Amino acid sequence: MTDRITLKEVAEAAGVHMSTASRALNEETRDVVNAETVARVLKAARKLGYTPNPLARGLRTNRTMTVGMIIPDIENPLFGPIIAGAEARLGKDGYSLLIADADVKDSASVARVIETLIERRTDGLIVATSARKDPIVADLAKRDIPAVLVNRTADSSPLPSIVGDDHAGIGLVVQHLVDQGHTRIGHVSGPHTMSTGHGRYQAFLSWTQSLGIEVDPSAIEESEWYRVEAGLASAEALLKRRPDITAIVCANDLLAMGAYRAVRQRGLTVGSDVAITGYNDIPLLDLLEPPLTSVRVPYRQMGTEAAGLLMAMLSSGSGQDGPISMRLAPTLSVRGSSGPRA
Amino acid sequence: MTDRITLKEVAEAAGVHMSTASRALNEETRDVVNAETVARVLKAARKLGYTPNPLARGLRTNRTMTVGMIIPDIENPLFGPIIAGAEARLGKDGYSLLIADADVKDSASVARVIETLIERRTDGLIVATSARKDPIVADLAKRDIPAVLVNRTADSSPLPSIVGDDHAGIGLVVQHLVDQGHTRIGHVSGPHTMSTGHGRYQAFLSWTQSLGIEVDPSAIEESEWYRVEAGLASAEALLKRRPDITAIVCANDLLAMGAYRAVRQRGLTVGSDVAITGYNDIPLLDLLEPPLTSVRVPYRQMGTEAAGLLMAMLSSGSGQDGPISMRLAPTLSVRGSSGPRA
DNA sequence: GCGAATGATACAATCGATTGCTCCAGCACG
DNA sequence: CGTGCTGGAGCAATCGATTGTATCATTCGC
Repeated sequence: MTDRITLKEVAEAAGVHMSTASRALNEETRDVVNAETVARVLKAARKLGYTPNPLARGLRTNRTMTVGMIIPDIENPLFGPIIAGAEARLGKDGYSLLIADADVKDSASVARVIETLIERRTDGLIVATSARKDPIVADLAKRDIPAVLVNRTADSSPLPSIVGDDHAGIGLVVQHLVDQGHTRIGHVSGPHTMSTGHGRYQAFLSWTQSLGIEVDPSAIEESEWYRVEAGLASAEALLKRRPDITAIVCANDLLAMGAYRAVRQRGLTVGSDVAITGYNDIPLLDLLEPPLTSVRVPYRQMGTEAAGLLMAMLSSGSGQDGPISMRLAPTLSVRGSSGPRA
Repeated sequence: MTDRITLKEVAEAAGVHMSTASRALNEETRDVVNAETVARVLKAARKLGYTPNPLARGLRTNRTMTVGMIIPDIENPLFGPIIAGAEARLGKDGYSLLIADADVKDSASVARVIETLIERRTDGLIVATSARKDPIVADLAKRDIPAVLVNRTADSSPLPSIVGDDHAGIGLVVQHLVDQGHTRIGHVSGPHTMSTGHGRYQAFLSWTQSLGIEVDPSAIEESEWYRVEAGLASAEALLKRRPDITAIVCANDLLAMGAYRAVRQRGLTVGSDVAITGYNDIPLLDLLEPPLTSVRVPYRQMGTEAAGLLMAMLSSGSGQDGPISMRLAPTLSVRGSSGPRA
């Protein structure tokens, strides 16, 4: 490993004491040093290629310029954009991202991973685990650890959070279907134990009601899990019970995939006989036949905002006026799967 | 932030000197200390909830227990499993992963990101950028920085690397198609400026030849980029020139998607009239109609192996006998898109 | 029974940067 | 001309752990 230049060497090269060099190099304290001396130090530092040792600095200042991010299941492509957004934002302030993925299903694993991050003295945390309520959040808040939640509900959370606005997203979908002339609309919801499943279900009820669409319980089917097979089963049950339905709002793209199959199994055509919509707008599903209409959530922006919020917390001494929560507005990607009512 | 227990406090609680406590806590040096004292120290440490300050330790030992990973375009779902695999392996040895994504197209950005990681004193690097040859690799080697390449060619690289065995992968595909009775097989290759594009093209030539399949240049079309549109254009051109072809080997799943469209545009059916195969086996494409036959690359394992190799380098003082390179064997996911010859 | 070997622990330097404090020169003011 | 500021720079403690060396009490060998 290349031998690094230390502050002392820079100081010697500039003919000053370490402490003076340190102050000259540091934006904040630069003004207590003579301008000419500052110039000399800066020049020496540049010439020698000096880069401060973050460990030494961190040891003294108790800041690592590192932020930890806890991801449940990093293989889920959803998190790519969130990470990218956060990383870009953090880089601006000179922070780096320590990634740790935890097993969502195992709450102890999540706790362990968080502990590791804290032991490493990360300055703050971005938590993307998705369980609807777990004690970890409360624990972080109690320990006064700067943390931001991302992509999970804020209800009664003591921590600030950044989430997509599911209510608005479902609104876009329902509105669009109504515009297409649909009046008998069904819903394949996600599991109600998850914040997204529950929230989108509520939003569906709320929007259909306010738009004057009649929805009774027979038009709604709850899936056990966000998987294609579950979507297939739910959509099948739904269509069997309510063959008059002309449009299905799915809580998630995978469920929508299942719905495609269910519609086809009944010998109907997706898009013309039955309109289907998804949620998340994951890549490649626009390649399907017909391409899937879906709600696009600004995941990258979620990452950016979460990081930005954390930066703000860190620079203002963590104590916000109270937990801030942001809901980011989604957009609708209209494609062939949501044609007009036949 | 919670106030942390220091070594000194542990030492006091155990009634020994700091240095003794340090030795007792450290596996390596534990045998110098009286067994009974070790027990006392350990008990005190546990009771107080002592965790060593990694910064102080790193400052002294010059190791951060952190590995940096450079990813081009983290939004590419390909990298999720690689990251997950690496992280899991590193965690075993107490290392953490610092993620940085760089703009592939901007070589200066890559260099800058790497520099940041080095400045942070990461103990080693895992480099996943994919340009076929760039000076950065040589630079890392020259600077004696422990680094492993992942998912990119090793040809003449001075650094160890872990890649998928594209030659074997294409072999699986060609063999399978031949088994299905196909004899007139075309290839939509990736750009030859990229290692994967070039390598798979070469592999295709090699395997068809050794299996006695006649392939002349008219059966091959190079795509400009790994995108659906490019695949569509290439496959179109290919089918127009060689309408007798009954199977198309695509260098990548996205190109295969384009080929689906091209086949359909000619009024033919994918799977029965023309077999199509992809590469990478990205999730969800098994949902297509017909589901895509594709080569599954063990990305997670690539991450694991890369991390393992790096760990080995770090513990053995970096100097390997020479750069090791591993090629991981892919498998074939046979699905409906590659039916028997009509 | 005395010097040497040994085992166990304490002392203190060290890693590299930050920062409170001290020191000093130069200048203004009375 | 002495006192008091003040800007600028040096001194040294400090962060928390690691580690080379010194110290001390035993025990062993002869």
